[in-house]
Amino acid sequence: MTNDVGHDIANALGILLRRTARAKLHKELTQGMGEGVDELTYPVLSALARTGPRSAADLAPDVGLDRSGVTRRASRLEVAGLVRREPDPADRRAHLLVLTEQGELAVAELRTRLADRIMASLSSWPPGEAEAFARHLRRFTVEGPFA
Amino acid sequence: MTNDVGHDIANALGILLRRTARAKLHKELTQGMGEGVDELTYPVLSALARTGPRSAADLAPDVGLDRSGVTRRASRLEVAGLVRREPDPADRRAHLLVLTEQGELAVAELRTRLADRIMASLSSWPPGEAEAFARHLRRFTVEGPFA
DNA sequence: TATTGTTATACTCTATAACTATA
DNA sequence: TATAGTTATAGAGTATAACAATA
Repeated sequence: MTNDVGHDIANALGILLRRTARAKLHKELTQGMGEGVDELTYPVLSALARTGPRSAADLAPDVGLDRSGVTRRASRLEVAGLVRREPDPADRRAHLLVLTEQGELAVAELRTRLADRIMASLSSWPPGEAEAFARHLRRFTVEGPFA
Repeated sequence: MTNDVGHDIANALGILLRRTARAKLHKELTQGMGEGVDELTYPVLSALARTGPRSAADLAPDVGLDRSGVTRRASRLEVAGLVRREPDPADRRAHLLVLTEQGELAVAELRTRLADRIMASLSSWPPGEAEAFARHLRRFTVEGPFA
């Protein structure tokens, strides 16, 4: 394994981590999804769908914000009817953020949109390579230079 | 190729594109590199190293900013002695941003740091898989849901 | 005493809009 | 007329610091 591999991945990573890559993708995905859903609230919806009801403080590291930031975005989702706040039965200081039925539908649509876009770009890949890439990418996100 | 692959990659991508992933990596890479080098100026240095001397307007899309943003960051790099401005012989309106010797050294160090971190996380991968991943990742950045 | 959600404040960074010089 | 670099301005979004309520 030569050191070129490190540089190759570094270069590709540079494109992926470009400031605009994230913003652009999320903006396109959330286009026309209604007032509450945009590139800022998308990660909150996504995290809630992945892990189930959570408190703002609990959700914060997943979204990459502190709890005040989560509160702010969750409030916008609440106004739009995609999220509701429930008292946490286990801790009366906390409130759980819960996806409403409308919220679940929105997330399902967003996930489908993203998966479709990804699959479209992989359609011309040789058989088996997309699966291998998915496996490698998952491992890289877990073990890679981010932890 | 089932649709699960799309969802698998979508999930992994979600981690990679996390707001903090980029900031954290660039911050760590630029730590202790001197006053001019941080997570904001890093992409400018990197782009200049990759493509050679460019004007601010030319560089803007690569960095993901408009020309005023590039000017601002380039000025910080100029003060730090990593970049200099040269009149563009082909167009007297433009100035070329050029890496100084010190700038070249900084970029080399940054690239080495990043490649080393990546290679370290791949060291336990089975033979050949890292190379395959590098190839797939490059193709994905070119054909993927970003263009 | 520590932690919850929330709000107000200060700060950072960006795009937009100007300006001058040159194509 | 359009585009270059630059600067000033306004806007968006964040972390920090406070607050009251609960652990």
